[in-house]
Amino acid sequence: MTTLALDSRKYAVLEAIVNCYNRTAEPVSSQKIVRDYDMGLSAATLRNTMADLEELGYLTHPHTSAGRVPTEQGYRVYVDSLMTDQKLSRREKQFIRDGYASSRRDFEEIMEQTSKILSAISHHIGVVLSPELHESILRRLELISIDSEHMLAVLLMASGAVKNQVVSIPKDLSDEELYRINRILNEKLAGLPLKQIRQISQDPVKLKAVFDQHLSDPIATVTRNTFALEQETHVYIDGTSNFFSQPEFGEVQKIESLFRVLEQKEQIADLLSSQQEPLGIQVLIGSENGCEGMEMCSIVRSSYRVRGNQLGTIGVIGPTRMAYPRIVSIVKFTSQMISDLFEESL
Amino acid sequence: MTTLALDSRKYAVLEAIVNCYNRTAEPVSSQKIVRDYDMGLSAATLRNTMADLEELGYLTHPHTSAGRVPTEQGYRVYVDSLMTDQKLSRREKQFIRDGYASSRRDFEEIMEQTSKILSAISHHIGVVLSPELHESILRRLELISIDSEHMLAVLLMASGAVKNQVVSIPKDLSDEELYRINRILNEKLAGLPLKQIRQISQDPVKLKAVFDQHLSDPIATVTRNTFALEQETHVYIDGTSNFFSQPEFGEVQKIESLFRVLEQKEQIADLLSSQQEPLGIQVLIGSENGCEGMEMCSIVRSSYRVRGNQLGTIGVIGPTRMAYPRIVSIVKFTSQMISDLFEESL
DNA sequence: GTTAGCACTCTATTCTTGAGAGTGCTAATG
DNA sequence: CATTAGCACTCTCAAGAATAGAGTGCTAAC
Repeated sequence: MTTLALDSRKYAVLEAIVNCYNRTAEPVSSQKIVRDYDMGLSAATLRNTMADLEELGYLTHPHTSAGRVPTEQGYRVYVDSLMTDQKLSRREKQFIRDGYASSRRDFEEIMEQTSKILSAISHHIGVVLSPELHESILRRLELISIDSEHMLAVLLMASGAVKNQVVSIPKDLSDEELYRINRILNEKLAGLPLKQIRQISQDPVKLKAVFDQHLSDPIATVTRNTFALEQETHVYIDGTSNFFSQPEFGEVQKIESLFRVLEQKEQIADLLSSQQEPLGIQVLIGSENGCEGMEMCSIVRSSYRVRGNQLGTIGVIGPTRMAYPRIVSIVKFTSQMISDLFEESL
Repeated sequence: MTTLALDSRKYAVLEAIVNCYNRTAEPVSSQKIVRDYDMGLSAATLRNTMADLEELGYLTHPHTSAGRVPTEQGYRVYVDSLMTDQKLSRREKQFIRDGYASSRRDFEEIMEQTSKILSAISHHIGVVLSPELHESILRRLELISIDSEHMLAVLLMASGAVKNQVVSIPKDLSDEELYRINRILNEKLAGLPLKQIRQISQDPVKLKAVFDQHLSDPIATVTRNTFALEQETHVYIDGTSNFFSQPEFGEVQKIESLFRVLEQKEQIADLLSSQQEPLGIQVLIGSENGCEGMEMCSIVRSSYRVRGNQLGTIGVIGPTRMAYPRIVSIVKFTSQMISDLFEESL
């Protein structure tokens, strides 16, 4: 990597420019750096260094007589090796905790609240992806008959997540029979991860192995129908209108393309979960997210762990020019917070 | 009302202007009307009539040398007495039906799908308010123990709506006891509207009357806690980004104020339900909606009926300059459609 | 009552101009 | 030899001026 070619001055200048640009949203001139950062160098020298950095691809020029702006590559270096951890203040931590205090500890509310907290404290968009169900462990299953052909299956997960599902049932199934099936299913399947249950439900051999002498046609049918649910992660988004106060989104068409994407929940879900690393925080800068219409946005995301191996994702979407150290701390702290919440609530 | 003062020519001119303005989004000149509508009048005469209409408050002038634009009052007259029913085409009706075809008939999906359909066909914002729970009839109740202090209450409504709720329970309640309580509650409360159940649950006298010799401390507590749920209507919104293609929202600040409102789900819920007439369609023009930030928007809404007396609301939010006849037909047809769906699904 | 004609008003566009910001380069400096 | 002062050059941005065009309001004629 050419990164090695950077001497410490270049690093310092790049950092100063990123800092300054993030504050002002305006191209940074050599003068500005001389004034604001006491680097002991003249403007001319800085100009030379800046020209070097530009040639290396870390800065650009909107036009000849304008200051410099970091490129995505420049941000990459900044995020990877330049920026320093910025601890959240006590007030900020308290703000996050308070956000959860009022919630009823109910699964959906935690998700919703998290997206609100993230957006409120970051002043960007807060996004939360509910954990993927197929890793979830089934705690209990309740079958409620609706009419002669349908029942409601309520799946209570170990995480506290609840999934309701209308399911077709064999026509001549009495309520007592349904109740009996319900009991057997709980006995045999509770405690298993959904993924495994799904495999069982679709494989006659495994089905036989699990249910043994209890196995009957209705049981097989009910099991199959109940656990045939498609993978669906819920997406909670909040703070979209924060983008309006960003100067770089002053023109309608820029914000339009962004909002068109935000309305596609599935796309946002993909965005947050694609190439997700198992744990820890990750920063996608600008077009790295690979999503058309979001080239001007960066994403700071982190997975969170709900008891068991289930993973969900939270993230903040903001302009490429965002205060990375702060946002990273926020996302880090909040994801830890959720994991803790789930830990203690069970 | 001064409405009576309008002779048929004034009506015709007002209608022409509304029509024309809705198509072009540009102030309408006397020339334009002469060219596009064969009224057998000269531009000069039209100018006179337009001046009259302006004095009456139905038109305005952006500036001296511009054409006329309808005022809210002008739209009011148009909507109330001028516009003619516009039947949906067969294709449009089919489009709406197809939108529901894929859905699993599950309550939440119908709601969600409706907002999508409304926005897709109207090219504006589609909004759906789930029916108010307190009018809903409880079909069945299921209590699932979570831990020693909490249970999950699943309320299945006659409409197919399902409400999950984490509820505190008395500490030393055995699973068997909970099951027994569950059975008794279903026996005594199923079939009653939630509103009534809530009254019962909070009044010792009524409680005694309903449960008779079954009444015990745990039953009273569980009943109270389960039905103490706040009134919460879900809001489903889709198509917000359609506003970007409206020429009158070309400036960022106008669209910003709108989006800030749209993010407040409670406010949208109020907006759609305030002064709602029991049945039938209603049009709120411009600032009539009384919502700050939405002065440039009109709302076409209609309640829909889910078996029983529960009422929900659907609506379309668009710019004041919207194709009222078409949108009214869409909302009318769709609300009928939902009512039918619920009727047959049970 | 209707209409033709015309003066008047206001907007929107284009072009010009000048100021200001910032660079890149060159030559001088320690 | 790295650093810096100085200066010419480039480009943007804001303000002003000029022009074209659209549309009205009024008056006088039909």
